[in-house]
Amino acid sequence: MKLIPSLRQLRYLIAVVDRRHFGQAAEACFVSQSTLSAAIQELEDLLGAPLLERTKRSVVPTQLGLQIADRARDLLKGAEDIADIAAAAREPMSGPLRIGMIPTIGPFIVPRAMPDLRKRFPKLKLFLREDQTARLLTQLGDGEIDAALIALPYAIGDFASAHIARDKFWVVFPPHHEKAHAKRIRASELALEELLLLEDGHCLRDHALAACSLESARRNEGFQGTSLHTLVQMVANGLGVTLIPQVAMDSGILRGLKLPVLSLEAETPYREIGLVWRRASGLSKTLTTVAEALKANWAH
Amino acid sequence: MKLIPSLRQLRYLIAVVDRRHFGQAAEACFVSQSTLSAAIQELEDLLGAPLLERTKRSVVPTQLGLQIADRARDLLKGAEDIADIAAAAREPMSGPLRIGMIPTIGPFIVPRAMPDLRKRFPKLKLFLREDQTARLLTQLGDGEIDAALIALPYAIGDFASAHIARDKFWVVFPPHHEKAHAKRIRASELALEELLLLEDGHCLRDHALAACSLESARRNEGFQGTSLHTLVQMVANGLGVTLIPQVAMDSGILRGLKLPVLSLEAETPYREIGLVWRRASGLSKTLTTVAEALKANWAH
DNA sequence: TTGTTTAATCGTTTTTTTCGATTATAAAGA
DNA sequence: TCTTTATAATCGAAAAAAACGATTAAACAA
Repeated sequence: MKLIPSLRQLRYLIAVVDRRHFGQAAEACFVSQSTLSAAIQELEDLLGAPLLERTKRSVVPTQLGLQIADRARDLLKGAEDIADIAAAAREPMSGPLRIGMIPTIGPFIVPRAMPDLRKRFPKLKLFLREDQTARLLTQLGDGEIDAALIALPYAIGDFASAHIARDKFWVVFPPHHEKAHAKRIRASELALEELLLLEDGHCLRDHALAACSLESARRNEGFQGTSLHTLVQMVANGLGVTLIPQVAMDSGILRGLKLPVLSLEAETPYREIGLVWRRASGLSKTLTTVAEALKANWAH
Repeated sequence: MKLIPSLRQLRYLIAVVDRRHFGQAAEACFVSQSTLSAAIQELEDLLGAPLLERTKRSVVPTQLGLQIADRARDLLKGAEDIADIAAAAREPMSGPLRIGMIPTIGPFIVPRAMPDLRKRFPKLKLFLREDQTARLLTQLGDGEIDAALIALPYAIGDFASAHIARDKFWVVFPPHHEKAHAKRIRASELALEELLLLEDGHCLRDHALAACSLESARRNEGFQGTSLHTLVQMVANGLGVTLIPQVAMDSGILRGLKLPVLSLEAETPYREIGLVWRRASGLSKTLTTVAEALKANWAH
């Protein structure tokens, strides 16, 4: 029978590769330095090749060591997934669930959906965080979060996903804007110069530009907002027009402001909202249910 | 820190799920029945849920048990891959390599390429087997073979692949056939009634039909060959015409037979030959090199 | 009823894992 | 140069985990 490394050995290897230090790695693994040292040597013996280059002063992983640590991370994740699956089967809709959301969705949907989620799944401990799509997907891949609520289309790679809602764009004008009293407005009528958008990195920026069939080429255009609330304030001050998604409108982002609003006419005047997670996640069942709950809570 | 199952426990679980019998599973794992029994219980305790339903007389995996065993298989494979990577790094192009091939390639390319492979990579122990594409891919997924040499297009799923060669089709006629003396022949001129093909399941059959833009609908057409050699014999006996791939021609499949041969004119008068393997395989480097060697040995 | 098959259980032995203390070595500081 | 500090390897002992063989308990078959 084939001799294979143990998860214990691999866990220790990862710790050293991450920290480049036996002592600290040992501490992180809650074992003594000698234990860890021995285990790594054991692993090197088993594999018949050096994984770490040690000079008395420092540790550097070999090419092979890095490569193997990478795979080992996947293995550990897989083992944790198994534990998750069992936990979920034992008691679905319970335990900690870490969900990342993009800033153009999170603040608007959370207050609306949370009460219902808490009521229906009281044992679910939701940990929420906000970040941009690209970083959320990295965190998802790394296992730092269990799922991400993002806007599509986006190249999400090999994740599983559930569709939540279609989120329409509205055009918000400053008071007394010339076009504000039309019945409707076509994307092509929006002058690029006066269109205020979020700063680079926010997917809403790209989706809005796509809806208007515009290239994101020109960068240094005067102002970029850092949040939808900022954008709205800028519009209220007459600096230009902007696109606001339905979900933000529903949450009363314009409350107190008398700003004219028009439906956007374009080929794709909306973005899709979806929940994504690792295919192998073990929490798939839970996440599917959460996605359904979010969907049910989407409409006002 | 999160408690995770050990590979040892998972290996035992898989053995029981596969055999539905503790005693036999223990034997397969080279441990005593009590050891295995204890390990499974340990695992169930850890996961907090039953994985097997035991009545005194029989063992049946629970839904959860099956699900977890499936994942566990992937984990074990991953651990073996790590060992493979290390072995390959220690000494690339060495050790056992199990390659499956389809019967319309294997017998023709092996005698031609083997001498060179043996000479260039003397430490590589090649284990070859022949089977049809669908089964080879199953075996590949199960880890029973390390790579498969097959003909494309074929829905190979999520495997890595390397292109080896384009394998042209030739039309082989019986002696004195009316069309045998044309300069060339179009696919549309081949009467379906007289076209002899391999029996169902061989991908060459489908590729040949595709080359002729024909549906494989009609099944019970008189004769189907069980190998290219059989087909050629049938043609020699005047039963019809057939398509033979270049690789078989190069190996002298028509040797001794005075059969007229014409180049096939069609939109895609060839199939592609490729080597496929599991993305995560650990032998990727070795296999890429083997693929290159096969490519170099393809031309006569 | 009796015998057989099968998995669980128990006490013991063996192996693996871990620990703490010590050593050896390189780098930094006096 | 000599000393101090930081670091990983090494060693022997202790603890924990894994494996074993024998036995038991239950289900089924004869």
